[in-house]
Amino acid sequence: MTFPANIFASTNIGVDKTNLSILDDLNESQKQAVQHSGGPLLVVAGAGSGKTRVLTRRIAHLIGSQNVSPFEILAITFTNKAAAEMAERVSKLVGRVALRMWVSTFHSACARILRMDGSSVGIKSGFSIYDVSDATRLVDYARRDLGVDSKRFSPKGLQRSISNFKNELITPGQALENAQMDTQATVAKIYAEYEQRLRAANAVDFDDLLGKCVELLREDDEVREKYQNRFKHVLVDEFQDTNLAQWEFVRLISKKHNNITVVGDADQSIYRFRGADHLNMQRFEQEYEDASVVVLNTNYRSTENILNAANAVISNNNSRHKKELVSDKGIGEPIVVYYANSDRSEAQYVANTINKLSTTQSLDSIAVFYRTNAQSRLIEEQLIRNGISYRIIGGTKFFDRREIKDAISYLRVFSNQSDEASWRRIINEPKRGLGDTSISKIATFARNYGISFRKALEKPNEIGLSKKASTAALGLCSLFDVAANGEYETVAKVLEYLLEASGYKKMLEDEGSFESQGRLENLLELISQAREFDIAIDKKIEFAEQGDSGLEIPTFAHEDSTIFNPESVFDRIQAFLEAVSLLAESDQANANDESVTLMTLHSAKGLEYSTVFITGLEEGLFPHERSMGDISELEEERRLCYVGITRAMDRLYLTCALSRIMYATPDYFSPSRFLKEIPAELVNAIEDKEVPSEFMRSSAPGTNNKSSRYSRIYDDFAFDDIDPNDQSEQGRVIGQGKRPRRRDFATDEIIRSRIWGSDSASKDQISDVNEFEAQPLISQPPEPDFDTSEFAIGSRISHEKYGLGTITSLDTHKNGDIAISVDFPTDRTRTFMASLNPPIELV
DNA sequence: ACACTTCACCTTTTT
DNA sequence: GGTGAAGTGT
Repeated sequence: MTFPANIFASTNIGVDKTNLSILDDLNESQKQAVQHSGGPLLVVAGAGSGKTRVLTRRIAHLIGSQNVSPFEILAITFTNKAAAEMAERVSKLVGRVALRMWVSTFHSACARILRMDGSSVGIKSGFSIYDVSDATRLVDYARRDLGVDSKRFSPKGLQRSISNFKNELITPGQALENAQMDTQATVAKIYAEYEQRLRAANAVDFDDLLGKCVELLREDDEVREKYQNRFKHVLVDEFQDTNLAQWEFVRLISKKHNNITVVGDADQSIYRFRGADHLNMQRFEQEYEDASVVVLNTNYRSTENILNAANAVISNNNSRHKKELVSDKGIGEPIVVYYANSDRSEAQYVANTINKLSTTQSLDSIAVFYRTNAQSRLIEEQLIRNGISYRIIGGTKFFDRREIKDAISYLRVFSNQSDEASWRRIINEPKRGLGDTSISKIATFARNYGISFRKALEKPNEIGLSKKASTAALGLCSLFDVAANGEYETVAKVLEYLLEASGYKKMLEDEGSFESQGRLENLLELISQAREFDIAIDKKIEFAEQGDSGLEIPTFAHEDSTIFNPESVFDRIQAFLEAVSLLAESDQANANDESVTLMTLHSAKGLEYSTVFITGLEEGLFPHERSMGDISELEEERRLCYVGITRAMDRLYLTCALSRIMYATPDYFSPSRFLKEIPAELVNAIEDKEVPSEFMRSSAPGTNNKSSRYSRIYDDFAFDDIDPNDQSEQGRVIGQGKRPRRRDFATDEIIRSRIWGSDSASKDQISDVNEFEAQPLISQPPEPDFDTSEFAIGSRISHEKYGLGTITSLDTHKNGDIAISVDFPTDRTRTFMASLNPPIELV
């Protein structure tokens, strides 16, 4: 079991002000950006072009040369880790005062503002912050109580829709007004109900942090004035990943002084699913006509080979301003592309290669990336087998574990008595005889009388609970009363008491299973993290009295300590909960021992490693199946690939596997189009030596009856000529799934030849860099036989999944592919590529 | 109310 | 392959 590196072990940052001059080691463009005197500034910063350096130096420059107070600067970064790093780097230039500045993520900054000033938009200071799973649960309660069918409106789908509304700053009322169909109206009603419940629970979700903050800045003149006056300079990193709410927040808060610097790279925009819109880069120029623009296009990170590969891949995106990075390093080694037979042999190759590399370079300088978290498991296994230590970023998150969520809920209930969702989580955990019936009664009572869940819990007799339930309810109340009696002064002490006195710990101990043992260990880990947090706060107090602080405590800067009383255990717990909620995946990236880093491509943004492995480069996985039908989503996948490649400084390995186990069922893939987009002369291609492994054939039949794109690719390639009625041994259909699983009886050789090309080139030929193109291992996906000749703008069509729609545009791309955009009244406008044979028919 | 089962769905990606 | 919802039996 891997625990996250301790997130609260406050890095005792070396804050010696070095003799570094602010303008040392900068090129002309960088200097220009750093010295920009004021007004709007857009820095278009390619990968590895010294973006962070520019931002850091600019802040230092403002403080050192422009007489700007550190407290008049608001700097927004993408993760808490990036924020801490930036504060540290600034502190090296201007001293410790930098550590008390507002350098934070959007979400942290907004949470802070809402804590202090949220009351006028209905947010009370003690609010709980719900993560996506909390929010989804609450949305589902709202759906259920409105009597809406969960089959047609899935909790996740609803949560996503609501989240999208919030990202676009659309209120429930507006959503209802805009609704054109019943389904949309239903979603809007659930949205309204969900909002009401959030407010009743004094809780906000992630999107609210921004949305409510924008509402506050828009509507409360006094508050707006306060922040606009205060922040004379606003700087935003990763601007290409801002959504409308974030953009609006930035615009509002910087409006008075208009000294706004944004830094970004449209080619690295990878958060569209979260509402990010890289066009915000262009909009910035339109909105601020007097904006200065600085372009940083010298890459100081990667070798020419790596950079050329990245440039080649990204140039396939059509909706893009052409720009090319120039490398400052030599040519470097060729990129290695490894074609594995299976996901297992892919993982073996990665582990073996790391083993070899580790004799000449530190494991810290090596990273392995993948598209989805689920891919990490096999790689982990092989690394363990090879005795290579690793750390994993994200994945099954520590704070997502059930026991941790329960413990957090105990704390939430302690600090926010109205938090119904958290009450529900812990009220019968451990079992107290307060089952579903009792819970419903309590919740209904609370709602009817407009009182908090806790207040209702105190009145079991009025509610009419059974005797056993009544006793349990009163017992629970007194548990929290005792916890709050002043005897327990720190987060750790309260937490320990609650877990002990509630019987939660005992419940796990009594269970005595291997699993419950693990859960107990996790709880101990949480308590120790709480302890670290307490220590950090206490140290902070000490330093603060000396007028200085070397420690970074999440959220509560000394400057604004009026809202945070370290003597109050309530405030401490609230701070702890907030730090935990807003923790980013990539915030855990530090570990002490030397090890390889594993993470998703998304988490990799902003980082760099000497050696990078990108695994799972297969059609359907990367680009992901879910993005393959929509051109703009496909382009986002390509940007993700670009981000991955440009993380590598010296060596880049790309791997793809012929077969891969998905949902415990083997499936077959063809190599990713991204591999083909890399010029052959940059590549050294290697093919798996091993005989295809047995397990691919012998694996137990599952019930994967999903008609996936992979299956289709697979079917098209391998089995057009296999008769499903063939009763011979070769053709016998095995497996009892609803759909015969034809893949089970085919030999790997058939599959291999059909998917990868019929006369698979010999290993030697493939390894020859120059012959790679001449001997393509990879056969193209099905030739586009999709006929668009009768399509015209305005044609009415019918789509298998989205129903009737109207063609709004037809674009022929430079590769000959045709993009068909269709407006669906029941859905958004979608774009389909003819080469992908979309299920569209003229009507 | 709870313990035990079977079943569907799942995986993009994250503040 | 793992999880949470829903169903079944005490």
